[in-house]
Formats: sequence, C-alpha cells, structure tokens
Amino acid sequence: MTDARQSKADTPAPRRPKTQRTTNTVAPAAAVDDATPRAPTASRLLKEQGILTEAENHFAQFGFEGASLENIAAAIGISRHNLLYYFPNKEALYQRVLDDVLTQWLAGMDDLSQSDDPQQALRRYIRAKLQYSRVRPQGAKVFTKEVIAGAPRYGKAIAERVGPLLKTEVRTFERWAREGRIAKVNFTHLMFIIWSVTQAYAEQEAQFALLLGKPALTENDYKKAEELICHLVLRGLEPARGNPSTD
Amino acid sequence: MTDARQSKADTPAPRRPKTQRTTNTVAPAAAVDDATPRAPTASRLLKEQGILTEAENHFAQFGFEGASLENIAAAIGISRHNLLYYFPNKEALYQRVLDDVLTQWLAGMDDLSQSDDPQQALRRYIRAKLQYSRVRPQGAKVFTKEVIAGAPRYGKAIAERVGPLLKTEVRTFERWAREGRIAKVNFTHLMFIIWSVTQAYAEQEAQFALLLGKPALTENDYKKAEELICHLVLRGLEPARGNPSTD
DNA sequence: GTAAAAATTTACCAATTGGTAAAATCCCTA
DNA sequence: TAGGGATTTTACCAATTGGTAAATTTTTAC
Repeated sequence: MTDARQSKADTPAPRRPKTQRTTNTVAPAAAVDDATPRAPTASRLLKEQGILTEAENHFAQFGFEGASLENIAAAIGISRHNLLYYFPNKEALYQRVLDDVLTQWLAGMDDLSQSDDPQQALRRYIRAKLQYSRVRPQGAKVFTKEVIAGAPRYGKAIAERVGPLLKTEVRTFERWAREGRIAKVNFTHLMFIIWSVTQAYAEQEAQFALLLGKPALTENDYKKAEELICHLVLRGLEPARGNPSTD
Repeated sequence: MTDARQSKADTPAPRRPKTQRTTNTVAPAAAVDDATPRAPTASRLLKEQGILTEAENHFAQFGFEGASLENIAAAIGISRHNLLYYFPNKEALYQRVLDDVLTQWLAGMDDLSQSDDPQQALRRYIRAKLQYSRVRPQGAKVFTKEVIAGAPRYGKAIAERVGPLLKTEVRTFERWAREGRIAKVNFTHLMFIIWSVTQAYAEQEAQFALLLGKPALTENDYKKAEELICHLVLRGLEPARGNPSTD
C-alpha cells in the first residue's frame, strides 16, 4: 500500500516556499524527505467541513455500518475516491464527526458552575442543552446511535472527555446541596436524566411531531418542553421539607 | 458446519400423534384447490421466535441497513436462505421485530388509569417502563433507532398504535388535574419526558455504566434511577400553591 | 410405507461495499 | 511559464449484500 499519497516520500525537493509558513511547519527537518506539508488551505478546510456535515447527516440516519461513503460523497457532488483523499477511511471520518459533535456538546456544558444561583444555572443549562438539540440534531443522533450500539468505536473518548466533566458538575451540585441551597438527590443520575430528556427532543423529534400530529416541532413546542423540564427539575431540587433519602 | 441445524432430524418432539389437532386446522376446505396451509407447527413458531430474537439484537446494534441477514442467520446456526424461508425479506423481518416490541411496550402502558391514586399510578407506570428497559433493552434500542432515523419504516404504526394510547393517558391526567389531585402541566410533554428518561436507561446503559466506571448498571442503579425519576415527577405534579402557567 | 408438504441446501446474480494503486489534471508559486 | 505539489479521476478488486429459483432432504399425514 505504501501510504495514501500526500506524503510523497519520493519528492526529494524540500520545497518550502521560503515565504511564511503560517501554521504548523511541523518542521520534520528530516534531512531525507522533509516533505513540507504546506499547511491546509482555506478551501481545503472548507471542503473537509462540507464532507463532515454531510457525513454527520448520513451517520445520523443510517448509523456507521449503514452509511455509505459513496452516498455521502454523492450528496455533496464529489466522488467517493475524492472523499477518500480527504479522509483515509470510513472509520476516520466517523471519528472526526463524533469528535466535533462531542466538542461542541461539551462546550455548552461547563456553564453550570458559572452562575452562583443554582436555579438560574440549571435553567440556563437545560436551555442550552435543548437549544443544542434544536440546532444540531444530527450530531446528537450520531452520538446516541453510537452509544446505543454500546459505544464500540467511541467509548474511550466518552469516558475520557465526558467523565471528568460529569464529575465536576456533580461536585458543584453537591456543594450547593451542602450549603442547603438545593435538595440532596443522586446528582449523577440527575445529570443522566437531564441529558436524556434534552437529547430526546433532538433524537425523537420525528416521533414527537408525529404524535402531536404536526410535520415538525415548533418553537412553541420547545418552549413548552423547556418550561416543563425546568419545572420538574427545579421543583424536585427545592431544599425540601422531607429529604428523599437519596444516596 | 453443514449440519448446525441442531433441531429436527433427531428430535421428533413436535411430532403431534395423529390424535387431535389441538389448535386451528383453519379448515379452509376450499373445494377448488384446498391447499390446506396446515397451520404453523409449534416447532416452526419456536424457530421463528429464535430468528426474531436474534434479529432484534442485530437491528439494535447495527440498525436496519447495517444489520445483515447472513449474520443474523449465522448467529442462530442456520443459513441465510433458510431464514428467508421464514421471513420473505429483510423488511418483513424488521417489521415483525418492531411489531412485537411495540406490542409488549404498549401492553405495559394502560396501567396508568388503572389505579385511582395518581401518585401510585405514576409510580407504577414509571417502574413498569424502567423494568421494560431492563428486561428488553434490545427492543427499545431498535425502536429508538427507527425513530432517530425519522421512522421511515414504522411511522404509520407509531401514529396509529401509540397515538390513541397517548391521548388516553393525557386525558386521564387532565381529569386528575381538573379534580385538583395533580398540578396542571402539559401532560403530552410530560409523557414524552417519562418515555425518554425510562428508555434512556435501556438505550444508554453502555454510556451510563461507562461514566459510572462499571461494566454494567446494577439493580441498585436502576433503583436509584427509579427513585429520582419518581421524585421529580411526583414533586412536579404536586397540586402546588402557585400554578406553573403551563399550557 | 408412501405421497405430499415442509424445511433446507445449492446454485446463481446483480448491485454495492470500502479500499488500493496509479494515472491524469489542476493550480499555485517561483 | 514551467515545475511540483494538491487534487481528481480512472482502473481494479475482493468481499458482502439481499434476493430468486430450483433442487434436495426431512417430516408429516394417511
């Protein structure tokens, strides 16, 4: 196989157009082949992004095994082989999609400890998660499908990237509980519940809309959902007279 | 492999000794071509069930497109062609799997209006749904994957079979609310939320366990989940001093 | 025991899959 | 404008897919 081109071993010319090398220039300096990767063009990044977006849609609908590179490529008007020039194989493309999804998802996550008011923090958190479900439902779907399958390809990343953040959130909750500002419940499960519900509005849009007799969920539906979720969570966390013996 | 088969040949079990014809015998008696379909044998039903179970596992893990008849058949030691003798094609097999899943899921659903005590009814309902997630997680996964994909193959059944039941449940809630026994919230969304959360414990078992640092969720985890979910829902439905202006 | 029905296997098939290798084209820069 | 890297296309491939049709074997009814 020798590699996927791009590396060029053969080309002896160190190339490097003396001008600036904006990014990287990883400086292999390998006397032998150096290879000057020439730094990714803007247009190249754009094309990669296009592929990633379409791949996200296909993986969301068909799952890893069900999605085909041919169809993904066709959907954006390029050939499968051309796609394979940008991503070495299906697995790599899939990983990149999930990486991006998880990154954005996590980005909206550390908001919890921001505010000092538990009520407000939670409200903001729930809203952010719901919002995410609306603006990037496909990403949420890919993620969930991976999880449903037992996270065979992304389990490690989940454990490594989500785990610590979850721990942080839980600790914040526990501090609030200790200060008597919220009731003491099992906060890990609380997070599971909040995630599940908010994600559900992305994943199950189709079903919910179907059952509501609409073609799609409206702004108003999401507002109602947010209201109810916040209501349930906030009520359930009210410092409360009788503690619910949780663990 | 050749044999594999395992069944028949030796075991004369089903055998049915000429005596009575217990079941059906639909007695077509069609003068013209008779054809007497001979009524499905017990062993046949058993084999069908075996196929359905394995298909459920595969569809759960790989989705409709990703699952292959070859692998499903291999997993139970028969050939793909033999499987195709029992189910005419992939689509039919998939539909049957979903039919069975939905049937069982709905069966545990009309419990809500059974009890006259809203609190107790809800508790039972949530417990039943969680229980279902534990005993038949694969079914829940197949269903969710179908929904995530936009219910392209099962939307009609969902609308026809789940819709009416949902309406009934909502009406029960509304009656209770009118009687001042529970708070008035958007009950349709409440049902969505309860479904999502309970289902999540089936679908996302892998993720939750991963994040809890365990190989799998334990009895105790489910107990905690049940407690918390009940707590949130029941608290949120307490007749309440100030109504949460829900729709 | 025998004929018929049921169940299983064998033979094929066309289409699609992800992927490699290499040739051809494009396009930027010196 | 020429050289060379970046990009695309063309050729192949082995494996797998769902499916049809027909033979073959096994079971069952009588």
